[in-house]
Amino acid sequence: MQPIKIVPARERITATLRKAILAGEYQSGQELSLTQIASDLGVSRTPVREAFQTLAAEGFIDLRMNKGAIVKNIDEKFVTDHFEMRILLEGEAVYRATNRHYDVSKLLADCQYAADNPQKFSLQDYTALNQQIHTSIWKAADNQRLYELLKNFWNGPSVSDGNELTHHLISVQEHIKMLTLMKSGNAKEAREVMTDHIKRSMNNILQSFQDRKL
Amino acid sequence: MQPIKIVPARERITATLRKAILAGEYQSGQELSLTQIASDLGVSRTPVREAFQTLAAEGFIDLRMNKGAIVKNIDEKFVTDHFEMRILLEGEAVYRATNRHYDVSKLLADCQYAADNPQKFSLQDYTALNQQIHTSIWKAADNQRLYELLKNFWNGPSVSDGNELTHHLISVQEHIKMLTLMKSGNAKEAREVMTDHIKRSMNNILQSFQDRKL
DNA sequence: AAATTAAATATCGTATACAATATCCAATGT
DNA sequence: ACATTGGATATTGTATACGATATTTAATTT
Repeated sequence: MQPIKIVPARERITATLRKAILAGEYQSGQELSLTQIASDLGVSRTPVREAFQTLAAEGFIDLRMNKGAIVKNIDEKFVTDHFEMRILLEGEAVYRATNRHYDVSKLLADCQYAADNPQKFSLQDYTALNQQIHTSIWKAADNQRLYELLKNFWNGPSVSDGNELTHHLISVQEHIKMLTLMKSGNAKEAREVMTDHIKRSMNNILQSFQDRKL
Repeated sequence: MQPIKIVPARERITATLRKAILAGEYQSGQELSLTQIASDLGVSRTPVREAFQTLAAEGFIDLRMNKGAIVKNIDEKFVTDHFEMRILLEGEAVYRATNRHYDVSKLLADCQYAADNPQKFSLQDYTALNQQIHTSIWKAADNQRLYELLKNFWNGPSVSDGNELTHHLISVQEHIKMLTLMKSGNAKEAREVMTDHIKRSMNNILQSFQDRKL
């Protein structure tokens, strides 16, 4: 029998709040009531305060002495800023991983399999594959600080426009292109493909922002 | 009479612990006892726990469920990783600020004054000037996410070899060189000077690591 | 009526209390 | 001697308590 993983309340709360903020469930600049959230989630204020510290360090809320927390404005500018940084950081990771001759054959084979057998892949499968490709590259870049930054930036705005499957199908093609360039040691071009890949993600999200307004 | 700024305990504790970690006062991988630290600092465990959340998000400690926190290994690799990222991020900030035609004349004048009147500048003055130059550029880059990252990265390893004044004198020259390039709109070269500037900082710190071992 | 003050209320920051988990150590059995 | 187990001890995670700050509301003064 395998042990069940107990997740600390603070982590659940952090994830819940982060998700809500990124989903735009709070008005920009809205005050986050510690008491309110604690009672809403059925916990005491202590773990919520801890979650606030994390979210503040991640840049999603601001803490003001004796005046509670306020949510940052998750608007188009935020999304753009966020993804421009992801482009810089993920690009750097690809560049470094390539120059360190990271062996991408396993990832490439997985992508090829996904491309050739789309009927066997669920949304979750694609998401898992996508995440594995990115995290593998982060690690291969061999810079602890870069890895941490990318891990944090992974928690960012994401698409929810109903076309996730289509996006994933395109993603697989982009990943194949990028991994092939990595395999041949072409660091600069691999980075460019990564840049375009993330830019496309960003545009999808910006598009859903536009749509929401109409 | 002007109001005294009250600093929350959690922030004092965060700063204290971060400083201690970066100064190498904890063995690598050493456990941070919540109870111990709380009693050492004369506070309860609550604000210490909050500090832990922040430090974990900043990447200086790891938190393990029910097993406390352990300090990350602040060795040469960490320093190198850290500064390579600062180079990437600060370089990007300079590049962006330049292309946005940020007006550097005020900063340049201050640097010139410092260069011409070194006798009027204390260590604190230099530190303040240094920080102002960097933060100004961060803001001028006009990317909120980048700004937050740089703010965090400012809390990193620092020199303490007794030659701080000499370092600052060199820094002023480097800043003048960089700001001049920014003024003339030469983003790429300005970035290179920033890169060299931070690399020199890094090497000083790495040097003091070497010295400590001998 | 407008401005100011004072009391009541709510919320925050920190300390303490309590329950759950992990660690240590001695006693037991092989 | 070595491994195992059961309980004592310590430390963590979460809840609650308490004092301080901020906010709101009502009363008072001009």
